[in-house]
Amino acid sequence: MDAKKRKRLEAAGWAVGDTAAFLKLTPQEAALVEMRLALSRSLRERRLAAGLTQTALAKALGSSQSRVAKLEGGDPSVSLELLIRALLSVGASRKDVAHALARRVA
Amino acid sequence: MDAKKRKRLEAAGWAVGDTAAFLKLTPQEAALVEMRLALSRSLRERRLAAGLTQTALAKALGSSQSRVAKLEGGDPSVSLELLIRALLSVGASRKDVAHALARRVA
DNA sequence: CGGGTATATATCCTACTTGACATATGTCAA
DNA sequence: TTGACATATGTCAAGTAGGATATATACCCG
Repeated sequence: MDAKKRKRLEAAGWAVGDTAAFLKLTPQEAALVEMRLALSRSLRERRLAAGLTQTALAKALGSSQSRVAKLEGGDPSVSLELLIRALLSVGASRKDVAHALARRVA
Repeated sequence: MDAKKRKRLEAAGWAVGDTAAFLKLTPQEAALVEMRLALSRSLRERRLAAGLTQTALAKALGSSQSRVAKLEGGDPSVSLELLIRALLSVGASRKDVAHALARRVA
């Protein structure tokens, strides 16, 4: 039941700044947030590099433009699952995803 | 709406053998399955190495023993999200997760 | 044999994620 | 300005992953 609290915290307002210290996040919560952020950024970069619009990516992913915007915007309502699927959709390999995941973000 | 089909396929029976060729999976679908598998294995290893029972891990994760069993068993109903949270719960760092994610599995 | 512990599997109900849609903002060009 | 295109944001119904719980199987030891 601690995941609930986490969701709550995240929902509040993380998009800004250095996530860890600002809110009182456990290292694990922080890691999760950082991963999301790192994947979001990689997604946007890869999409742009591929010359795709959000709409085009959405279609390839079987999703909608609005959700792609949320993916890239780091919206708390998106899961790592979808983020990763999106990366695969823009041509990332498993290794690429792993690399993106570990990427420095702060 | 292609994700649906994927779910369907996965639900059928992948746990066995070399995933990719057996069912007709797209490279992306295969990558996803491999990632899940790789993370599952790392999770089990780390848990055992830490001398934890599924129940203990479940408590630390804020989940239940049954779900941990599914996480480790590669049940199609578990998300990468939870898998990653579980890894963090057994002390994995972001880098560790990335490494586990890319890990060879076949 | 019986009890204890660890894990696997099944079912239920809730809460979350998701796709779809509507709309807002912004940019560029005719 | 107007229209076309790209992206951001909000809402919501529907499907699904999640936690809880119960039960099954397996192992070990007394």
